[in-house]
Amino acid sequence: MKFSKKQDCAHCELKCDIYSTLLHTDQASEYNAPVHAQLKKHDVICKQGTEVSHALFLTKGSAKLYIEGLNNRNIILYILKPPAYIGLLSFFESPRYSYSVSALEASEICLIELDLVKKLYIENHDLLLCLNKAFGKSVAMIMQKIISLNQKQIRGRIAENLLYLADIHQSTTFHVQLTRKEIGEMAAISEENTVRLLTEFSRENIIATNGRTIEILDMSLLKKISEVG
Amino acid sequence: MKFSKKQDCAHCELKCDIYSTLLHTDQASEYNAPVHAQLKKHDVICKQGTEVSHALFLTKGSAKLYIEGLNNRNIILYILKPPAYIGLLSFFESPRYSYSVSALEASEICLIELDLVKKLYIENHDLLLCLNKAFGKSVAMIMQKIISLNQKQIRGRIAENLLYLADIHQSTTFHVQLTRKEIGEMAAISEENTVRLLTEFSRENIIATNGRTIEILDMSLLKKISEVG
DNA sequence: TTTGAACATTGTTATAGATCAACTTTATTA
DNA sequence: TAATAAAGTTGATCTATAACAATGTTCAAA
Repeated sequence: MKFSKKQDCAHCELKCDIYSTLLHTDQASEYNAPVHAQLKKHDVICKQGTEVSHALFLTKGSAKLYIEGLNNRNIILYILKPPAYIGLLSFFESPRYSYSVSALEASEICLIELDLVKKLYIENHDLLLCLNKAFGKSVAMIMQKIISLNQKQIRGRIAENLLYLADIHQSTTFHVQLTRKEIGEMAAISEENTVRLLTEFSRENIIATNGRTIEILDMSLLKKISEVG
Repeated sequence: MKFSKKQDCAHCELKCDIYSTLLHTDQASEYNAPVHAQLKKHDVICKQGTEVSHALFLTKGSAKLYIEGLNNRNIILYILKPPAYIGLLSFFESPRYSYSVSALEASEICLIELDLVKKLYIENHDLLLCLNKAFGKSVAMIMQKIISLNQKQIRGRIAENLLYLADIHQSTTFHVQLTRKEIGEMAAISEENTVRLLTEFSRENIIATNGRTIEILDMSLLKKISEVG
């Protein structure tokens, strides 16, 4: 993780909620431009069990949010694409991260001192609601995930996650930064079975794969498989 | 769910954060005593998928928080004991509950209009931090649960949940309001295997059961079983 | 341009745990 | 208090999926 000097947010195209909030307060004067960091693939952005000190905001690239389980087995909860709050679920008064996040490709984040964010959201109604809205969404998604991991079988789980990937890429054809093992970790499936299922789906003309490029050929069938379990 | 007329919080022994906050604001004058409700066993307090309209606070009895999955199979995430915020994870701007809560015995809750709570926490630093602290704890717990459900096997999962039950009852001997099926739902195990494991643990003198009363005889062994998976 | 490491693939085997079935015990309620 | 429902228990069977094993492919980097 390479830190660059502080950059003025005025040049950032993302205009995150925190910056917008700053503009509308009288805090703007004492405003301190946040630190940016350049990340390489596989760089760990935040590590399960470590202290939460900054609000992290993903501005470029992509990252995976995962929990580190037993025997080095991870479960990927979701993929982050900018703009995204990285530490959202541990934002408020969780002293330590209960999950890890690492970069899937060359990425950029900006780090905002937690104290500043706290100050802001205590004073600002709208920022608080923005953060909490995002928060609520994450929780709903996690609940869904628990059900899926426990009550669907691997075929349904893989289908569900392929749909998810298509959704975040906004296209039925997409290139993933994920290895087969990581695709498996999204659905808590072994690497071997992940491969088997992908070839199975290919043979059934539901998808077509070419390395890490995946094309969904039969969306409605995939949805059906995902729903059935 | 039997609603009683509004009760003045001054008589409540719990003195929840919301009430304490009210006392310290100038809102106290326009304060509207919250509605109380008496619940029978099995009454549903909030239902997955329905709209969030009130902050719910458990003042008496106990309840289970669970997600309703596929084929009528539930997963119990945790047991609530007073004082507890019931709708916490859907407090902030989630329009709908992403889980359900129902009473395990005769219980009481009080219902506080969501608008009032929002007003309060926007104006009050401390209340916000209290709620968010509780929130953060829940999230950490859920992460733990995901790992446990996926990566431990049933013996470890049952052990973990017996420890959890002992913990919330603050005693190694405790009487649960849960059926064997529900104990299974805490660990995502079939009812049959739950029974089998409980008798197995009894035979091994790790626990002793008498109906719904459970005594933990060998705490450290149970912990070991829980940790190994 | 070879060499090794990471990634991907396919077949085989072993097993944890669900499901089915039958039966007993304990609560409800008419 | 009989009758019916709900909860608890035990054994036998079946299967989904992890784990193991072996081999193929890709791609840095020396």
